[in-house]
Amino acid sequence: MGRKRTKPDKIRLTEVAKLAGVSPITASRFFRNPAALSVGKRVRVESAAKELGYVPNLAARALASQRTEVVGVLIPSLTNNVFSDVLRGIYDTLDGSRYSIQLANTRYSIFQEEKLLRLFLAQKPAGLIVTGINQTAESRTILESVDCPIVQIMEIGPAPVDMMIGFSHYDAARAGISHLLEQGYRRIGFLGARMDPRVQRRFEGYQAAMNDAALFDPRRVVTTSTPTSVTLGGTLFADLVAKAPDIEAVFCVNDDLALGALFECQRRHISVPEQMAIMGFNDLEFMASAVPTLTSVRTNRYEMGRDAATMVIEAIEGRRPAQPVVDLGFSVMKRQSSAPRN
Amino acid sequence: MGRKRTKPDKIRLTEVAKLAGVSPITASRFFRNPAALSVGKRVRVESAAKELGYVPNLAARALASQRTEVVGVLIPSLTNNVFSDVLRGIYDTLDGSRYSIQLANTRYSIFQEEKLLRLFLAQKPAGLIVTGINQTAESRTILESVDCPIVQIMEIGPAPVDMMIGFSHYDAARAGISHLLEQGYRRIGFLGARMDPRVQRRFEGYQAAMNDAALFDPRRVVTTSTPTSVTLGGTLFADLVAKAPDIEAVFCVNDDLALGALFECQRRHISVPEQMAIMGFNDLEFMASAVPTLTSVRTNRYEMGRDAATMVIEAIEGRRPAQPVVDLGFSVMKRQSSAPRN
DNA sequence: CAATCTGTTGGTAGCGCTGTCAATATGAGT
DNA sequence: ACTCATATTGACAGCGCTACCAACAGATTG
Repeated sequence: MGRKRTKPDKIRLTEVAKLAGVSPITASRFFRNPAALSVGKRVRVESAAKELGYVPNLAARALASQRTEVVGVLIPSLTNNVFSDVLRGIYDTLDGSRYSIQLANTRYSIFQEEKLLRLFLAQKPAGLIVTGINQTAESRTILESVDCPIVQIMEIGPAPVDMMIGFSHYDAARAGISHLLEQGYRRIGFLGARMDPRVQRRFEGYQAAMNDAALFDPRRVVTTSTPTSVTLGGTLFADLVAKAPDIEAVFCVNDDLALGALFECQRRHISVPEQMAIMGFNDLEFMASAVPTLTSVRTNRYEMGRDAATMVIEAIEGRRPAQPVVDLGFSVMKRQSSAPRN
Repeated sequence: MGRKRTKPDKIRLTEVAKLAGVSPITASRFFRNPAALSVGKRVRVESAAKELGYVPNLAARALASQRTEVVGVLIPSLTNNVFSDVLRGIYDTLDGSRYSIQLANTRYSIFQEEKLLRLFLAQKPAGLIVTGINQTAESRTILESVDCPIVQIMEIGPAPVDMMIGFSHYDAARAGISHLLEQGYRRIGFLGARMDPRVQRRFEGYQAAMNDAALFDPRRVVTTSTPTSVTLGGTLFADLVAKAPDIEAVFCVNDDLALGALFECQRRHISVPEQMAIMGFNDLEFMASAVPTLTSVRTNRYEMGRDAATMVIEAIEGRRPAQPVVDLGFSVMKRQSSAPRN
């Protein structure tokens, strides 16, 4: 025969129901939808649960109801400040709700992403937040077959799987370059690290803006697949200056690189912005604090996380957003490091 | 009567077993402990599972086996770089294992921590990683009653709940101050933000070292409960200089503050280290890259996460570590910003 | 007064998997 | 040939909860 019966000291819903003098199913309803109970029973179940210290068994709940209250979140990096801001937005929103978060880290690999997506499937998530729009064909198929709301974050593009919230990295980079051009800079270099799809699109924005002004020159582009860091910013800047000594300004695909470039300028006694303008991307907190203050393209990362989480919750609960694709935009934060060229 | 029968197109273990020509329980064993099967059945089940695209139902597994393969992780902040390094260590280790991670964010609140701990209970985690040694009495009781391995990270102290990995913030700060004293600095200020328990202990280390040298002066201490930032470093430094204009060196409880202090010095044309020595804490990547390079107390954050994860896994699988409390130490990274005082 | 409706409650069965133990097959030892 | 140990497999029941439907009370309606 089967296993031994449950130890009698374990607190199950049955125990709560017994103490409250109701049927188990009524006790169950207290947790799912208290409004459906009469006031008397509601109070009785509540106090019984408290008295016994009842803790619901989530596995049983998930098995019986065929769904969970877990929102899966897939991001490419835990180290990058950009994602920690997004995550904070997600956690701040979801922590106040009934949903919990399952976070996984793709390490910028779409294959890792595919693997993790499969893993999520086994959990029957209530919703999914995934980074970016470059999934493998296989991942895309999985996402389309999953029966839950999905929000793609960080960028927007054609053909959302479901919902989407982000901004155009192409336009943002382009706007940054336009600013530098307006300030009078012409020989503008490009510093790129990691070169993930979004950075790639920032490069395209840079290239387009420079081409439009008939100023694009590939010798002024320095990129690497290495993960970004402040130190790397210094190294790349040194490479750039070596390749193109006549450079007047540098657009960095993120703020760490920009800070590294600033330090390298200080090391070489190149004055910023007199001899070299610097522009970053994301507008991390320190940019406004550096000396000189550093120009950057601000992205709304916290808001992205917050709104993505709100969108999933709403969609889970049946309230589809009027607008499934949300453009959060960006803004060029003009600071000392891109002062008008004399 | 009960609900409708399962749709026949759903792939359950039963379907796999049927296709493989074995009993469901044998198919189950294939996933739990393939070595227990004969080679023939093993191959048959494996190919059947692949053919049908079987995805196990984790909720059912958890309910039947009364355990999960989830490791709960409680950290106080997602934004702080310090924790992202620790997290990376944890994810790198656990991603390669059968265990998955449930991450929750206490926002530096021990009451939030208590709440989240209760939430974790409902999941019957296989292991737990919690930050620090300052839990509420209630949390402590919960932790002690939970039937799974627990690792406390970030610091070490007396009376571990189970296992512990970290270092002494007191000793680390003390060692930092000793270095400044050795370099000839006497009027050493203290900049502190957030003032969580670990920062508090760094302050105590500072105070003790200064007292030992008969140099402690409360006017040289500036702290705030505000969360840390680079900008805040500048503000606090300005406060410090206002309170104690004769200051020669400043110990910052983290690297963001140190960077902010450096920027503030640049703004005021105070040369570092000639007129002002600066020291940070944690040794984030940018410290070695700043101009001048910034002295800091290096902490082994990635290793802490990695080893904590390893310890939980080992303990879950019955191999208790020989040493339940691990001191990862620290090292003072001596750089330009604390050059010997002339 | 019967018919209908709404609000509240309970009975039953089953979600998909695995722990326990029994059954059977296989090989070794006497 | 027989016993005993070991490897492999299966039957059974049940993990704790909830979906589905039925039932019933009381209110409302014609």
